[in-house]
Parts: sequence; C-alpha cells; structure tokens
Amino acid sequence: MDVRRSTLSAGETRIRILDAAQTLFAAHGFEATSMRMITGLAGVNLAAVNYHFGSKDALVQEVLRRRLRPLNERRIRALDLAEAAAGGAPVKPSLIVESFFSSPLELAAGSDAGREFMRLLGRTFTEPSPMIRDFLVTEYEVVVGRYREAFCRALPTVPVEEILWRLHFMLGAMSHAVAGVDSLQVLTGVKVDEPDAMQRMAPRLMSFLLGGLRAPLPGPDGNIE
Amino acid sequence: MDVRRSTLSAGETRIRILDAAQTLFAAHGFEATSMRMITGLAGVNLAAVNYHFGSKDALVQEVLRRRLRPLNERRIRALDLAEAAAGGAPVKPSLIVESFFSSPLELAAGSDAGREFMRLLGRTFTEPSPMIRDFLVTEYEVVVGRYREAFCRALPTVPVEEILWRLHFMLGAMSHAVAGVDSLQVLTGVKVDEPDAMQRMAPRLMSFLLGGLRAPLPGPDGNIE
DNA sequence: CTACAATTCAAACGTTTGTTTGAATTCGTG
DNA sequence: CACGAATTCAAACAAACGTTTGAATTGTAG
Repeated sequence: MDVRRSTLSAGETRIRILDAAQTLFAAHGFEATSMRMITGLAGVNLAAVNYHFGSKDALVQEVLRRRLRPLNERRIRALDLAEAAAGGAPVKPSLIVESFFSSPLELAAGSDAGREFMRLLGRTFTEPSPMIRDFLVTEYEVVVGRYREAFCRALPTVPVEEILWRLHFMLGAMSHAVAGVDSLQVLTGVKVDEPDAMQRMAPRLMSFLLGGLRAPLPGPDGNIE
Repeated sequence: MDVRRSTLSAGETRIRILDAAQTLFAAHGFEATSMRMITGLAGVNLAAVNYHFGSKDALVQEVLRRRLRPLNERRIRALDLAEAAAGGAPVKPSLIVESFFSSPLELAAGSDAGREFMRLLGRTFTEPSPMIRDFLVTEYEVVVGRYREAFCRALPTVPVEEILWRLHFMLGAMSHAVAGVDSLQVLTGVKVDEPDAMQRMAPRLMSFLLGGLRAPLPGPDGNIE
C-alpha cells in the first residue's frame, strides 16, 4: 500500500526496536515500559521483540550494550594514548580523569540520542535488579580495572582505598549530572533538557571532579581540616 | 493462638506496612515491589494498604515523607543555627555544605533503617515517574531555596548559575554514595553494605564535596586551567 | 518457478498486577 | 453489656503483563 511497509530492509526491525526501547526506558524506566509500548512506538509487531531478542531482559541488555561497549572501548583507547604519551611515567591524575569522563560527556553533548542514552545509563546505575547489576559489572570490569591501576600508579602515596572512594564519588557526580535528575533540576533551575546543556555542563563538571580529586584527605579521626 | 495476633495496638499496622515497604522498595525498587510482597512481609492483610493509605502511590509518598520531612527540617535548623552564629555576616561555604550534608550522612550512619532509607532516597532521585518527581519537588522546595540563598550570600562574586551547577554535582555525588550503587561497588571494591561503611565514608565525602566546591571555575571558553 | 528459511502477524496463553467488595471481627465508649 | 465505628479478612475484580503459538507472508537461493 504505502512505501515499503513490508520490506524493513534486513535488520531494520531490530534497530527500530532498540531505538524505541532506549527512548522509552529513558523516559519511564525499565519496569514501567511495557513490550506493547516499545513495539507500538517502533511500529513493529508485539512478538518481534521476543523473536529478535528472546526476552525483555535480553532487550534491556542489548539496548545498554549497544552504546556502552563502544563508550568503554573509547575510554580504554584514551587511556592507552595517555599512557603512551607519558612513556613509562605515570599519567597525570587530571589526564586520567579527563580520559575517563570526556567520552561520556561528549556522547551526551553530541546528539539527542546520545543525551538520551547517557540519561538512561545514569539511571541504570541505581537499578536494584540483579540482572542489570550483573550486566554492569561485566561491562565495566575491564575499564574500571585499567583506570584503577592508572590512578594507583599516578598517586602512589595515596592509599588505594582513598582512591576508590574518590572514584566512587566522581562516578556519582557525573552519573547524576548526565542523568538529569529532573526533580532537583527544577529546584536548582538547572535545565539539563536543553540541547546545549551538556556542552555548558561538561567543563564545569570536569573542574568539579578534579577539585574533589585533589581535596585534602580527611585526618585519621575523620577531621577534614 | 500466639501473642496478640489480633491486637495490633492502634497504628501498628500502618507502621509495619511502612517499614516493610521501605525495606522492599530499597531492595527492589518501587515498580518491582508488589502489594502482596509488602503485606506479606508486614504480616498484614492485602487490603490493609488500600485501607490505610488509599493506593500504592500514596504509600510510596508516605514511606518517603516519613523520613524525608524530618531530615529536611533538620537541614533548615542547621542553617538557622549557622546563620545565627554568623550574625549578619554570610555563612562560610564549608559550613553551609556541612549543614546540608551532615544530616543525611548521620542518618545513614545511625542505624540499619537509616542506611536503608538513604539508599532508597538516593535511588528515588533517578525515578522518572511524574508522581515521584512532583513529590520530591514539593518536599525539597523550601530547603533548597534556603540553601541556594545562603550560598549566593556566601559567594557573592560567583555567578548564581555556577553555584547551582556545583550544588547539583554535590547532590549527585552524595546521592550516589549513600545509595550504594552496588554494581560499581563491586568493581571499585567499596563495600557500602557494611554497617560502619557510612561512618568511614562521611568525612571522605565531605572533603571531596568541599574540594569540588572550591575548584577553580572553568574559563569562558571551557578551559579549566 | 520452486522450495526452504526467515520474518511478520493476529490471537491467545497463563500470571500477576493494584484495587474493590461485603461480611466478619475488634475497638472505643456510653 | 451493648452499640456504632474502625479495622481486618478472604475472595474476587478487571486490566495489564511478558510470552507463546501456528498460520501467513516475505526473502533467498537452487
């Protein structure tokens, strides 16, 4: 009848499902997004998800993996470059931080789909579901290991536990920042929805992270200063 | 048969539901927690939730409000005290930060239930549901307004937008830190589940937040240094 | 064109969801 | 005790969920 309804050009259905799922997961969360919402937005049959991905859980993983894997690969390459440029010497902490955080910030700033995915990813970190937790552990295993080692080499006098705490805090700040967190967005007046919000945020976040990383360690009895 | 099954001493049912719901919401999220799970853990009849709270959404709000309202009231009082001690002069930024963040950290460090609630609250910030978003906006309206004003008075040379960004980042770091974020917890080796994890984390987080707050502002073209 | 594999489709599957009902029970009070 | 209000209870409600089915359609090689 109309322009090729039948011919979805091989793999088109898969991609339309992934795109629709990413949008809806970002907007409503995993649990609150039904298969019918996904297939409805994608314009495909309800059974297509189970045919192409096997289950809803598998679809969730594929939606995340599709963008997260290239993202972490870029992080690895960025660290490779930094370490190569440093010769045998440790990489400067600020450069390590930049290598880790510039990729997601660029992704979020690059396109609507990128911002949408980073918002989804930020929320995914707080998902309690074991299936998602296990998935994230697997996907982040290598990259976190590499960066942890780089930090330890760059800051040999700082106990490893302190480094891990700081890394934990930095991840939280970035994660929340790109996730938008609409509620406090309204309160603080920070509009993360606007297209260029990420470009304006990125340098500010980077400065904040480095400031936190360089902060004095708390004393043994918990005093800060 | 056993010790007063029938006499739940007036209001006991309400509290048992709230406690059970808080535990399950923190463990599985709002959507993934069913009414039958809640009433099952609480040991009450399925219909009790709708009788005492009206709906599941209303229960969610009450679970959050029960602990969040006193928490934000303590924040207000802490700022009142700091401003009174400063006379008419602006309150030191580090003291403002401490006034805002020490209450939730103490709550998280004080008891298992406190840690459980703060974990739930941290996750709640990333909930996309409009009902939860609106609830949070209402609950945080006053306290965020007060602290925003205090920051602006303490840092008159810093543009208000920069202050809001920093506040946004600090909230994110704290939120993620207390929420646990099990996935990266495993990767970084930071165990947030242990009872004394919050006591050890609090001074470290506070130092990180102050370091981030004091970081140099990025240049007009986005350069940090 | 034929035949086989891949994909799409409408329909239905059994469960689980939040909520409601109306009777039974318990509580507070005169 | 006795009464009306408050609460509990087992049972059922319609709706939505993820998934499966088997036939119909489409794509691809021989």
